[in-house]
Amino acid sequence: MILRSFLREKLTMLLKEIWNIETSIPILYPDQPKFGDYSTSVAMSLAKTLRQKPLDIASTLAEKWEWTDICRLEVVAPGYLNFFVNESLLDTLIQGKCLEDQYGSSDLLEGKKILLEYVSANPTGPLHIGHGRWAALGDSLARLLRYAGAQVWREFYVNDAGNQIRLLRETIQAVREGKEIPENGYHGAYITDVAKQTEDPVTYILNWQKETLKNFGVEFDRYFSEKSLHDSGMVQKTLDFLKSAGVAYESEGALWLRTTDHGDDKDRVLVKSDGEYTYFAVDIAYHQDKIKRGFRHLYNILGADHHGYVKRMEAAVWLLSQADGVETDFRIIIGQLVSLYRNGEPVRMSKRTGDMITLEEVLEEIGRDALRYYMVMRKADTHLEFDIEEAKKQSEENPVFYVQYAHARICGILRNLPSNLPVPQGTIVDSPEARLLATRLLRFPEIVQDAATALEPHRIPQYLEDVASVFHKYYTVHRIITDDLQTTANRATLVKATKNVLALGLRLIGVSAPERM
RNA sequence: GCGCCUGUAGCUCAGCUGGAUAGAGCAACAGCCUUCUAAGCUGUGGGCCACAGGUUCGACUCCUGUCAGGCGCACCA
Repeated sequence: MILRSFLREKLTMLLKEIWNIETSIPILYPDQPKFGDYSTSVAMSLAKTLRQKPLDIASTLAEKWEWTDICRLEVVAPGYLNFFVNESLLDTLIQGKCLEDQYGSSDLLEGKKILLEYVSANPTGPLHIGHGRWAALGDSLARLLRYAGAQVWREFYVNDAGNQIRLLRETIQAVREGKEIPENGYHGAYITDVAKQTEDPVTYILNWQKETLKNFGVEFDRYFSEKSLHDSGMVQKTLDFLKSAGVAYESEGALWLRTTDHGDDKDRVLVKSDGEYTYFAVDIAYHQDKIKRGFRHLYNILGADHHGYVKRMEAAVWLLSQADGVETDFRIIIGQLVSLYRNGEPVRMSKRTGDMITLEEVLEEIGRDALRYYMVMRKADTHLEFDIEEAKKQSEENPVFYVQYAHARICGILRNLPSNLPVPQGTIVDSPEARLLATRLLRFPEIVQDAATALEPHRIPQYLEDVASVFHKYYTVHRIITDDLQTTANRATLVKATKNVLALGLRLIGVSAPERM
């Protein structure tokens, strides 16, 4: 049972029944225990439309509230409804739902087939820290969406065709022959290494990227080759389709797409006057392919350095959908850039300088858990300031260890548990601190749903820190293992539920939950 | 010049799609281990939520404008 949904459902019902109105009902987590475990301000927002005092509306709702076996309800001026979860229900949930392997999962997004595209770096150089962020975000998001019931297919679009690739090959060729690197060629230190390989440079670099991502715990269901779109004729097919749909037109020797029909500043070129396809055209073919494969929910994580591309792509997918007669849900998540520092000194991230720090290096230096945590702990659309030395220096007091420590601490307790414990019986939530912890644990499914629907993975670490904090406080005040076996068994259950939530939450962001630290 | 993102404690950032006295972690200071992991806990100080208007019973949250920073504005990818 997801309590918040239950409350919302019943309130919706009552509003319909009493006043015959429908409205969205905000359910909040009050910041003070005396205001309940959940609360709503719906009575205040309805005051105007119902022409009644908020307090009267709240009172009427309270009178009709018949689910006191779930929560009791208080009316507080100027019109809040505060819900207190019933103690025995808390006990039941803690030793039931909260201990389940799949606790927090739901069927909220049941039936949705989502294609999630992320990273999609050019195979012309090693991945940098920014890619690390999109990778961690994408992977976590995939886990979240799946946990919320969606079918998620993860793709990395490999730009293995076009100018950049040609330039890379020319660069490598030149280095191998001891010639000068061509203008606009690649100059990174890694070029020398790549040139030494007998393998094709593109294949080599792509495998290198795959290896890094694998070490980072980031997986894909498919690496989709851009070149394959050319080879199969998909690009041409898509262009013909757009032409026949009347949304592409020729002008000045080029083929254009009417992206201005859907919010873009100017129409965009699909085929250049020299006959070559633009990157845009091929990308449209890729998205047409996604649609043809039956996906209606297309989510892309894009680096902020490419956000200028968003409008035209949205227009393109819209035009495709119109022409295809299908409805698509196309969303672009902009991942802001990561500013990398070392001891306060900015570190260059450019692919061309050769003086960069790669994702691989950062990963080796600070470790997978810490890096993944740092990359998803902030909202995707805020710039991330990341100091390598600080992440290491703080490694004893930084958030990822704080959360992991709570988990390890619980494991320690569980190892010390007497073997002859009875089954939990009677009151489990036996103190204000226990109550605080228990009600936090009940939020887990709600947080997962919020994070999934808002496409905001950062809510998970945020929540986990909250849980860890509440647990640590509980731990310092109460002993779990006591002389009384029944009490021990009961408290151990609460602690196990906490461990379960921490472990599940950490898994959602791809961070390990260690048994010992 | 135009567009997108950001502006909250000294620093890094949350703030639950408009609600109750604005939060956390670092950093500073003062305390707490003969008892399950002190990588923890408790307390103190620190804020005109960039600024100015507006909408609202109610704004950090929504709208407009200004300022500051980041990133983009190709028949590149």
